[in-house]
Amino acid sequence: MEINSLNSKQKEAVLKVGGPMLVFAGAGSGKTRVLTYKIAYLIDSVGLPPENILAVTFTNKAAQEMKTRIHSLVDNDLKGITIGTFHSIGAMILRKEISRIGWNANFTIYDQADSKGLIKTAIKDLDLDLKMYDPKSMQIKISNAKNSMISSKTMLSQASNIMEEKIAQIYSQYENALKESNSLDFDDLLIKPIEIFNNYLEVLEFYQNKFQYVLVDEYQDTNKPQFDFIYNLTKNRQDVFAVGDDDQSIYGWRGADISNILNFSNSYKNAKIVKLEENYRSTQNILDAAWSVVSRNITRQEKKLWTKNIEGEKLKLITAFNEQDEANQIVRNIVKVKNEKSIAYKNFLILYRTNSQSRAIEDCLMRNRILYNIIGGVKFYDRKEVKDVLAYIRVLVNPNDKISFERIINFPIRGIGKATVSKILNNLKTNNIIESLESLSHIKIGKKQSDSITAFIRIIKLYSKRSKDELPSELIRDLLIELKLKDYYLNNNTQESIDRWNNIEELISSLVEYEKKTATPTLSEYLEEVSLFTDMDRVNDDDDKITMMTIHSSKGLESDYVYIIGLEDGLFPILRVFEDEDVEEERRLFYVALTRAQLQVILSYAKTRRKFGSEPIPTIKSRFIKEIPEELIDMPIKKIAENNISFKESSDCNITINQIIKHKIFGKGKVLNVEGSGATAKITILFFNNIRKKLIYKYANLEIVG
DNA sequence: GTCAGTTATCTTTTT
DNA sequence: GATAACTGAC
Repeated sequence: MEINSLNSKQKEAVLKVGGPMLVFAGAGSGKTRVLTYKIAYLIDSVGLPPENILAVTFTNKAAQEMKTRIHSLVDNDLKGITIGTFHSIGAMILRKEISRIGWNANFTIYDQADSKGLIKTAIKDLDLDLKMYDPKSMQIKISNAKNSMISSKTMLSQASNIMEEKIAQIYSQYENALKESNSLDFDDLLIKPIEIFNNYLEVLEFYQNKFQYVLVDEYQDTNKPQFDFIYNLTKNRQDVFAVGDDDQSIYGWRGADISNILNFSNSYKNAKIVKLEENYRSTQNILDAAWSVVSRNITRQEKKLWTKNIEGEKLKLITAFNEQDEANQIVRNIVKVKNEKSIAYKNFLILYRTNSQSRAIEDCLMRNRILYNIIGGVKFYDRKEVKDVLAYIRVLVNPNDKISFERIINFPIRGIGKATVSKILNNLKTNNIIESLESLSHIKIGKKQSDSITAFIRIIKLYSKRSKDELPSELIRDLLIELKLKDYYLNNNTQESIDRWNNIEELISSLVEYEKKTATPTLSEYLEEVSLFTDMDRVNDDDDKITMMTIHSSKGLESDYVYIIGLEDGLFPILRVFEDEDVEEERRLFYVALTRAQLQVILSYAKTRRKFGSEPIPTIKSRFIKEIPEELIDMPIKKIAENNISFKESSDCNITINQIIKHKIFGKGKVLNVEGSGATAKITILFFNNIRKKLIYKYANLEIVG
């Protein structure tokens, strides 16, 4: 480890041992380097045993990278060090401790879709209307409550109207259902460890002693439970080292609390604060653009990145007619730059606000036979056929898992419909579904159904027993043969069903991969890995492919040429209608996108865009483009003066922002912006049907209603 | 009661 | 353009 290769600020962060420390690490300022050197220093020079170190990251990939990099720095053995995501560390602790609060160690981790399904059943069980209490918004409400560490009990006692009361009941019902299924959702992985810490002092002390030095990456994105988790572990020793950048806080919608980083010294008195402001990644032009954007935010810690790098090329702005044209122009530009500079495709990164934007680009790249890699979107483990097979594994591991049971009881089709399923699930003797269904005599169902269920239960019992001493991949292979899944897919003989079968085979390969790297592989551990695996972990620099992903996924990455597409008001920034528009977070997101680039940023927007398959809808150029000084942007076509229509200065525009108006055709909507004044004022309206229009006052004939 | 084909509804962002 | 919800045929 060559300490002197660090700059003075980085060195300061690495060498100060003991006591709370917060490092504001701007984009490209060598954050990972500081973290890895710090850990290496703690082990090699301070002599702290690796098993007493906890390092927390947000993605498995970041954790993996950190491990590899520390490994190359350290002389000592790293064995025993704990590096992982908040969720995986939570799960690890819970596998050991959760029996204290009434779950079994073999609990299933439900993903968002599973949890939504469970919430839906909860709503139905309470005889509530699914339209009034729509599962998706209920899920958000419940998750927000959990992230604020509000229990269903507290929520119920604080309810001030019927609606809130019902939501609390749904929350409570959902919690019961999770417990019955011996399952946890993502939020629980953070909350339950804290619950155990609070109620079992000896457990807390054990982990306080184990994790004597705690290091946290991306501290700006921690939410309340994550803060509590870290705080609980470190409150005695105060040996906490947090690294983050408030300008890159982009998970507010997930409960991330930016005040955790901004008020660090309130929680940890005498905290030492270091700012890393030298950027090693980007050109001066890119940094200037990024600065002019992010400095408009009010709630931020004062700091400014600087670099010794060259000024570099100006940013580029591409204006397109529609999303296909946007894709075409971007792909053409990539090919041009690639040829001019003789560089590889892997030096290009395309970023967008929403996953659905990838489609147009994907089509264009495919037509041009250019290799690409999409991160995110429909994830591999979210595919229906993959989830089906995983559901079998889940039921084998956890026979209480209701959601998974419902998924497979009639897959492949064995003549057991909805009606029968709800009959048997409502008559369970215990929470162990498989055991309960060994005898069906007390349930009134047809002979055909009853025989079919018995055969199904026999299979599950047999494989569950075999799983105790057989290699997981071989067991699952046998199971698939038993279920005749291959025939099920391949007899269909459509490309789609062949693809589906291939995905299942890929799943088996991933199971084999897992077995290869594990001493004592179990289905249960494999499931946990799969549940907490993200698409980000698939990023691979070895292939020469163009990479595309959402800006959220791109945090921590860098690329020579970065394309930020779909810069249209309403898409980026995305604007919520009835809540306060959190443009600051959107702006930080734009900042994250800009600072991924090493050599050049290319921005683009389309003048019209389709929503799903609809008619093209006219768009408005993103306000963010105007936040970058014109002299930093190289515009290929000079702006063409718009034709001025002659008009009479008749009526005066009396419309103001935030008013609710009514339009003959579009109906009611909220005024987002008013440009100019008098009869020609341009009024931007977001109609309640989510259509956004910019109308000229004198033609629009608007009625003010609120 | 089951199932295939048809129709409504939806898109931020992710562990 | 994809998935869940709904409907009519067995």
